[in-house]
Amino acid sequence: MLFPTNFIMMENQILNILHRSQLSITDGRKSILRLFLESDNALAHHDIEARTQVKFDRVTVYRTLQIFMEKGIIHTIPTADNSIKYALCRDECEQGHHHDDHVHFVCKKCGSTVCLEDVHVPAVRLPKGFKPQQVEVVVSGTCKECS
Amino acid sequence: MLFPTNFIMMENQILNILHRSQLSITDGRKSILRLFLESDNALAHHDIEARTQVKFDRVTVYRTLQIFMEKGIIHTIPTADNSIKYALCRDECEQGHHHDDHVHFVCKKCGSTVCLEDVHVPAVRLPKGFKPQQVEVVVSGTCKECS
DNA sequence: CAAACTTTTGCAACTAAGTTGCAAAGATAC
DNA sequence: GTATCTTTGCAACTTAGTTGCAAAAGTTTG
Repeated sequence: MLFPTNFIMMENQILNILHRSQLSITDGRKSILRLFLESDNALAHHDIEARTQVKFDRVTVYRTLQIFMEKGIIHTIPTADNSIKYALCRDECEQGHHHDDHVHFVCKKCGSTVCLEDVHVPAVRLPKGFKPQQVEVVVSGTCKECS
Repeated sequence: MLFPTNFIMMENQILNILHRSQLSITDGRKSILRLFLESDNALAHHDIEARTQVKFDRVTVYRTLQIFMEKGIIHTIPTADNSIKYALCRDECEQGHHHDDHVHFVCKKCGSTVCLEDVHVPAVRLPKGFKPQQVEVVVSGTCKECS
């Protein structure tokens, strides 16, 4: 359980993030954002639906994730099994396009997905004619806890 | 249109692949495999359903893709928009686990996805405790034709 | 090449995922 | 506190993916 001071700090952080993204403050947005701030792992849509204290409609969760994406609050992590996960952007991402140049790790045992913020994506040399805009690196294996 | 000799060569190749994978020869498998051999790009499930001359049931396409995966005939390419694409394995992949250590490219203009067989995935240094088994690199941008 | 056997296919029915329009409820501004 | 604008939940829908089963293929054997 969080100490009162930590709790208040997180609530302030939530309001800050929503405010600077010019989003109105609603229970749904606060709850979902809190979930991301409390979790080390990336979250799938159904994680979010399942873990919020108050139940929100699926549509609300979809729309909230969508607008968080647009505002650069979260980013997606593609995984090999076709399940998209979402994670907080640590650095400020500009509206629309992100600078998540870090590597993602998916644990094959426990299924957790994390951002390795300190591991930057390596440079990739492409054949002539291909113009890269974004490089996604997803490493899968066993994580710290599972090995 | 293909010349007769090329056509015969491809039909032989199809039979070879199916035979060495110990799969029985059926119209569905031949058609889907032909589609992969004829195409430079990776194919999504609905591409396959749409492009086969004879229409096959969705279930048949799912099951064919699944068994081709198991036999190491094709591999999946994860993309950021949650749409899995499938592409032929060039080198022989052993049953179950693949050696597709090449980079994939997704064009944001035309949507085509290709294997860059000659671009190998770079080594990634992970923090202590993480044990990598597989590294997926997906580069998106504009492809040869679109730039 | 035909009977016996095995595998694959298509259908039906189902669950899960994702989208859209709209009226009601909630948030913000004045 | 009221007016205005935004967000939410509901209903209804489309698309994606799965499972069981009988019919139709493919394969094997004599």
